[in-house]
Amino acid sequence: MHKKKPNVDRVFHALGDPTRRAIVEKLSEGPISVSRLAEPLDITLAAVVQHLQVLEESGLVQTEKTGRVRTCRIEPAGLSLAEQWIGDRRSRWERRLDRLGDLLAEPDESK
Amino acid sequence: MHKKKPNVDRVFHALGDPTRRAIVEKLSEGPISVSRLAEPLDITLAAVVQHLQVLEESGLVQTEKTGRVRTCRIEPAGLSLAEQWIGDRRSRWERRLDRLGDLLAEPDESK
DNA sequence: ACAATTGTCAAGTGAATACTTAAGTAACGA
DNA sequence: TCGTTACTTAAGTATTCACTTGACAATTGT
Repeated sequence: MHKKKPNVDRVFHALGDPTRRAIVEKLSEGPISVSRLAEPLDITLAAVVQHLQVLEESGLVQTEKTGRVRTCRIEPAGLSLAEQWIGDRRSRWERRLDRLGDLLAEPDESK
Repeated sequence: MHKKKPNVDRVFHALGDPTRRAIVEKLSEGPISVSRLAEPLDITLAAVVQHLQVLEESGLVQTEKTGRVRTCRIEPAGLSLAEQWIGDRRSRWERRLDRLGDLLAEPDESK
């Protein structure tokens, strides 16, 4: 089992590939097996498995094998991590803009 | 000038590289020139310029040349796009979990 | 027992990627 | 005007990456 702690570097690297994003997209609808994941994907099963390894290493996806079928599900903490990284940078930028705006609007606040 | 419309594919590809994320990180503190961006980065100026091209193509960064210095700034719409993509998938997953929870909590809602 | 399903593993290939070096251009500053 | 600064561009290189093929293992249905 061994749940991987999500890591910013790996998460963004994983999301950088369009096929892996398609996998995440599909998984957001619910858990699904490897072969059903592969069906719409125009690549071999082996390639899909490789993508899943990357996704699991990154902590974006968790999988569990029961019998001969491996079921894959999203690990939302991985997505949150990336979302937060982006949000942090964006809001830092926007707060900066606000401060600039304030300075321009009221150049003298000495009272 | 020609502001590039941000595009999900390019944005995620751009954010997939750690050096480019470091650049975005730095830019979130405010606009800065190419050479000052490069200073802490342990790679050549030429490499930084190449990363900036990718970032600009993706719509994450905007640059403007005045005299001999090119000033770079974040384009927050690019970050928002990625943030939204992630948020959409995460919330779809979470809504699904909620529905499942409801079903388990109240198996008979026929009234 | 046997065949089909579902996935795993290893090796190889071609393309993309990040990086360097080197040579050049344009603007600024004394 | 002449040197320095701040990029820019092109070409080459080494590595990483996505993908395929093919051989294999385990599980399940008949």
